[in-house]
Amino acid sequence: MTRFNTHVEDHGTHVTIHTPDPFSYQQVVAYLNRSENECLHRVDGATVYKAIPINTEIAVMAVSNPTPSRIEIRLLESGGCAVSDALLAAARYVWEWFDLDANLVPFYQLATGDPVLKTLVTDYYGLRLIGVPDLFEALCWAVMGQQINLAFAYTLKRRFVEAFGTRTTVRGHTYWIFPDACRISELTPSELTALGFTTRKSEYLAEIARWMRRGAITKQGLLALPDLESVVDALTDIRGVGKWTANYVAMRCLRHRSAFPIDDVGLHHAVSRLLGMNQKPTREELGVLFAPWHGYEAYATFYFWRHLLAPEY
DNA sequence: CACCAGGAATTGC
DNA sequence: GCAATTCATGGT
Repeated sequence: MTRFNTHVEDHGTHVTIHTPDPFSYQQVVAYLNRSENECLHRVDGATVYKAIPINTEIAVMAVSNPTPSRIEIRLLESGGCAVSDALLAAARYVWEWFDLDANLVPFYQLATGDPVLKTLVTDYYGLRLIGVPDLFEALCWAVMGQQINLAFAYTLKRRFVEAFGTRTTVRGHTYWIFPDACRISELTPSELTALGFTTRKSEYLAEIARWMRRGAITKQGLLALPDLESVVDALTDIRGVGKWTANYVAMRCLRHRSAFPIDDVGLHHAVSRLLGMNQKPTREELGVLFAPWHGYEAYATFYFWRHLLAPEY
């Protein structure tokens, strides 16, 4: 949060964030709007609505973009605490969610001399790596997405959230908070398989919930580890968390710039498509392609994912 | 109706 | 160690 204080202004009824270049709110919203089935935020035009937990209550924010270099955050509900506290919490959430602490200038400079990256940063100029700040959510979402199509993953997430999460309704819209690990750790196996999770995935989710409940895995603890390798080692101790999931979480929750889910099928499709290949790239080809981008694998991967949202031709 | 999906654990050699 | 197998259901 090095630059947070200098970029955020409290206006009493709302806060504004001056966004560091390069940044495009439009690109961020395009990514947030990628699934009709998303249940943890709502996009209406150019406004993004999201609920976040405040103490034991729920605050609901509306995020908009009054000027190109400014994000505005208002509250639809302050969760029973002081408005200024809830606004600050909302601003901190958006700051992390949209990865506004990152300096993208070096990545964009690297891209100017690289044909592939140049295409990506031109097409999606200002896109930030949208995060999943809650560790339990990031782990669960990764596990839910293992080996199934994304549309089904969103359906599973919605069922999971609506079965075990908490909700608040404001102005006719319902906003959900992702379930707490303690709640999930208490479930019987059948309560998860009933939602469409396979037996194994149900076990994985319950296992992750137990690790988190007993404090064996915490975001703070993982952030304190010296490097990505240590993070992957720690996370893969959990049954159900392999290298793909560990790198996914490192990338979207812990903000490791070198995190690289190299076995990601979506990434394979995106690379194949952007480079005009007839088949999916091999692991070796991916290694060669990404080698010059070392230190920026996470952003390169994220931009490739964004590329999948674009129409085929 | 096949084929596959933003994988991981287990098994077999 | 590494490759093959199993899991297991909805989307297209």
